[in-house]
Amino acid sequence: MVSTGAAAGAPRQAGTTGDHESRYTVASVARALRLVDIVAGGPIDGLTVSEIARSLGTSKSTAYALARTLADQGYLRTTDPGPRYQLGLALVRLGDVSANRLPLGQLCRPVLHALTARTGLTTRAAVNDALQPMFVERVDAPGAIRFYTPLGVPELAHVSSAGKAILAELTDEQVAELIAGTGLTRRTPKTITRLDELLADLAATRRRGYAVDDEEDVEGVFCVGAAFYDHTGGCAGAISATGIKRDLPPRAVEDLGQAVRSAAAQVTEQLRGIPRRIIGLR
Amino acid sequence: MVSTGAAAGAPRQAGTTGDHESRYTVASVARALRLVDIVAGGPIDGLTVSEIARSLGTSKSTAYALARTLADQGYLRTTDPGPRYQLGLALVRLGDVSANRLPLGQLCRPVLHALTARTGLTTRAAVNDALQPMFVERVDAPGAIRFYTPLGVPELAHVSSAGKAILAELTDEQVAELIAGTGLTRRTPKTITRLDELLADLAATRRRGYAVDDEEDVEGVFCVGAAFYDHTGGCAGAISATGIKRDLPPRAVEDLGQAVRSAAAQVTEQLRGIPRRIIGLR
DNA sequence: CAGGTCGTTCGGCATGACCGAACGCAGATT
DNA sequence: AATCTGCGTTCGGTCATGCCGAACGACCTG
Repeated sequence: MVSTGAAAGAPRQAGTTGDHESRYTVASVARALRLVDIVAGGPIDGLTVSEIARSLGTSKSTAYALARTLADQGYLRTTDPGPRYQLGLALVRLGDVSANRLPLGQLCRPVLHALTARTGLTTRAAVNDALQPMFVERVDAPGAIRFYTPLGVPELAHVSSAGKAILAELTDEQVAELIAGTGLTRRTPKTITRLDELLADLAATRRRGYAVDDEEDVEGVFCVGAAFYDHTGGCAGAISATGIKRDLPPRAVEDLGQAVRSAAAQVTEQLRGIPRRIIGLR
Repeated sequence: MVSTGAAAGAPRQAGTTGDHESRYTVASVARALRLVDIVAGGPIDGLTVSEIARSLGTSKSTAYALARTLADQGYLRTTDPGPRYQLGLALVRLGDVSANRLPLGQLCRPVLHALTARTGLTTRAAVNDALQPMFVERVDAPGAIRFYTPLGVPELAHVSSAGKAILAELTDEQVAELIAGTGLTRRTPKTITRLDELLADLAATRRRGYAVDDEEDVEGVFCVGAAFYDHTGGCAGAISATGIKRDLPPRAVEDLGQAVRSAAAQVTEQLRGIPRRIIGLR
């Protein structure tokens, strides 16, 4: 019996989440982690308790207690004047440890460094996570201008060079089946949104040995990627190099492709003998 | 190695933590975050539920529920065959976001890249966190061999070049007072453990304009650091370059010191006008 | 085939996580 | 000046819920 007579049948019902994730999990912990995500998605200078409470759908007091707990452990930090909650340094530490424990990250880093030194571009390594590229390592270009390329977030497969390099390992039928489930969302005017075009592009990728993203994800940004393989012969991930299209002479694309391809080949070579289960994600 | 089943029969009393941190925090969330720390400190291939329960001091069922909740949100991941819990990719993502939101990190990265390119050494930037250097950004040396230098963990001030560069900003009296509270713990035979020696070293640091750590933290490792300053004139942090001592010709120390010093000066220059509160840590 | 461990599931109880209300305080607005 | 709205924080009370212990099947070891 909901004794709160004045609540007027609030649809909220905080306690009884009723989500599909139900038993053998701890609701308050899940709420706290969602709070971290909300702060991570919020503005750079942090969120106030009231804003957090609104986003989280809880009372202010609950949001306050959760934020305090997270701040005590360093997951959040509070700003000096008005108490706004930002991401804390514990996350820097844990993310660094976590990235360094991925065998793929350790292994790719020297290769990426060399590729960046050779091409002057930002380079990244992605693992093949259920046919989606998930970037786990990055080496920034030396120049001053750089676009932010976050780690740990899955990319769309059909707009990134790493994703297309991975998709090129599948048969046309497998690609069609996959796309039937996910669709081909448009990101720029040049994004490939028709299946036959995608298949043609993947065929070209197989011929060349590297994939190209020509302003298909972000306008003005050019990207070249190549897959690497583990000891089973399966595609474990991909390496890509990204740059501003204007800075890239068209003639250099083939050279760049070969450079990325040989970098991926180096990773493949080192991957021989490492069992697959600690490479992949599950 | 921790397999000591007999946990000294501590009277557990799980619920009533009784810690000084008591009210207005959520105990189960604090437990969950401690669980993440335990996994982060554990072996690279993860921990089992039973091991977690022992380290956490809770029952297996509680540890199970907490671990499941964390795994559902990506903070942990489970391995294929035996369910062992490792750090998850959500931490890579959050750590990357967190590091990139530190204005100091963004600002230092190009400088560190240039310094690494010029010296061939691993370079790092630390913020001045209550007179302890806390490294928030790192650029690895291009070479294959590299020692792991974690981010987000506070360093001892008197053994690291960044720490000594920060301490050199204080008066002798302030240093003495600080050391009286923390002590001078020995890390190697060359660690400075007497106050008068430390003060002499700091005086030399002020003369030179850069600090030197000559195998005082780790044997065989050499380190040079210099402080940078924000618009208030206060010391906001330090930059350091680290390498294997054997690879470094003794004559080059002065050149290296000047390179690090000029890199720190670049950061200082860019820091003018940025308010202090978003630079410092609290 | 015992004996030990593992991960997972379940019942039940008391605790603690949550909410609503209230307070002091700023900064706008009247 | 006075009012008002929003903020962060504190507190009382209560019902959900997080926790534990026990139990079960599976796996490995002796």
